[in-house]
Amino acid sequence: MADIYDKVIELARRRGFVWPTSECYGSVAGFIDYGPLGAMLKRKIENVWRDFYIAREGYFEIECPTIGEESIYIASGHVKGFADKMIQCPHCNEFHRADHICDAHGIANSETKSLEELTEILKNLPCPACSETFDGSAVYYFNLMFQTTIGPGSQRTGYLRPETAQGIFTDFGRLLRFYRDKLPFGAVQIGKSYRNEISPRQGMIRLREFTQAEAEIFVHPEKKDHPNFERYAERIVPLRGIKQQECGGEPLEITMREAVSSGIVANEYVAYYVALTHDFLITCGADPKKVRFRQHLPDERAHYATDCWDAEILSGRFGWVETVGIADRTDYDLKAHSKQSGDSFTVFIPYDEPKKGWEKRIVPDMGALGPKYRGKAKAVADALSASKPTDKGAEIEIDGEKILIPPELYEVREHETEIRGEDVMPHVIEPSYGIDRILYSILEHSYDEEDVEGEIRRVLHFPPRVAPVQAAVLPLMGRDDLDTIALKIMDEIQNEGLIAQYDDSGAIGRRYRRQDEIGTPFAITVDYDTKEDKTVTLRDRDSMKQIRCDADKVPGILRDLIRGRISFEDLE
RNA sequence: GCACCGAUGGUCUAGUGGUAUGACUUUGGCCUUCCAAGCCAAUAGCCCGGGUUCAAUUCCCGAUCGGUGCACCA
Repeated sequence: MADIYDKVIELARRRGFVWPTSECYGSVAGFIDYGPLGAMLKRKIENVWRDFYIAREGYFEIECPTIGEESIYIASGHVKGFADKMIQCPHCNEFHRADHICDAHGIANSETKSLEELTEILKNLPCPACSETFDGSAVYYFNLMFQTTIGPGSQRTGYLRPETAQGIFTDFGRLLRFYRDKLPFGAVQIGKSYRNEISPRQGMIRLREFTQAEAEIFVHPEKKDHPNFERYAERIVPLRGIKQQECGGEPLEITMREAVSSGIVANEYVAYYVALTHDFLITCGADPKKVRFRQHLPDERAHYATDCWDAEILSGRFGWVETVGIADRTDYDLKAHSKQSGDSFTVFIPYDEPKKGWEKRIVPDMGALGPKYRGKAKAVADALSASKPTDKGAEIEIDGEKILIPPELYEVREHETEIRGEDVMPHVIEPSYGIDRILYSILEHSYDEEDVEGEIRRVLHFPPRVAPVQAAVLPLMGRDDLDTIALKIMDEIQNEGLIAQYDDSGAIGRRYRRQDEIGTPFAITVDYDTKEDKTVTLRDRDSMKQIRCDADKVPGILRDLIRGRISFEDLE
């Protein structure tokens, strides 16, 4: 039974959007190749993302290695936490998660137990699949990270990154200086990440190598109001908060302002990126009726995150697919890297007014203390500095011996102190996008079939901004100079920086269909009138309507159409 | 990873123990003045490895990939 997925993937393979990798050697599950149109579509989606995050938010893009040294992932928790403790039943060969079996038998803290302990505990427990006991089968780690070694001699362990985020965290100090030591600031990264999924399925939805676009926004822990919140304050986004999920209710359709003031969304930053993501997904061609946001339930949310929302896109095959995660990760990541590396990962925040005060300082008279206490003099002086002297002198304790130091052996000086500010570890707001899933969703939502006089017309209704080919140039006939005129127009369109395809093969209707199928939004047709009055027809993919316009103006009109400055209806 | 099912030109498919049907697409030619028209021709295929056999695309076993369920994951 061919569902929408089969149809979309068949078209995607046939027309060069996406196909299985290295097919001549039999492909590998979880890896795909983007073909000529797919790579272009992906690039354009990424560029829309750049428009949102770099151009408009002002967060610069960085690019870090995909292979990271082990310490990074020890700090991030991936070496330990991104692994599952697995056990295989010796009788039925079924694989199970060791901690799940413990939980089922009421054994507490199974997650913190060692492999040996778990092996021992599970020895006499029944396999959930076949009810035989595990008989001492060893529990082992299955880590979802791809491991490698760096350099000859296998001296350093490296991992292919499971997310791009860690590169931004580890560059925190450099980025902080780049942004001139002020909060808030953000950095973004678009790139490949890797997870050695046990069982990749669902085509492009679960890949072992996939593309992420992530932003890490560093904010003051007590200032989570987004400076441009007004931009999205009145935007209405379908939200399935914790309450709606528990009651099985419909998503709330409320403004972001209401969502924050009612406490459904934790703060303006999270709400702002929920709305921005909604805007982004629809700009790229997701169907607004098939996009919603779901709040993580307390038990699925990472313990450090205060709030987390997933953008879900409805797929005809896969149901609601998570495509974006927006989390307030607090200072978890920076704290972890600070601990692992010894660097501070803090920002110095000056107070509005320096805090002034007076401080008493005890200055020992070393000239007198030295001869008197000899070898102990240093210890006495240190203890004295930390003591609170009275009129009679200062009582200190050295090696359990209490000594009273008379006032003439030290001096009490008072001086003014000034604290100009404090070191603050920022909180991190993280919008994280799965580009491959978004790309698939856009293919699926864009796909349409219509019956035109008994023929099925397949169309990809891409927004012009993301369409891989932006215009087709078609001479009605391949003779009488129509082709030379068309080639000249083609040249002018390419000079405008647009991606165009020239096609003179077959009947005109067939050529329109070819372009419809790859989502080309506009087609320019050169006919015999072009020779008379230098006009061409401009055809709109979605309405199949045509207008005539001056051939000279075509590149400019196309540019404006693609940038969204004008719509095709404006030209009619 | 386990179980079940599947795999035939670029795509969809028929069929078979003696190398394969049809359609669409693509390419060239004819025709053609705006939405997959027609005619002629061409290109192109039995997933891979092993076994049984004189002979395997077909039967058997296994791998790979895909689908479904479990498990896993987000």
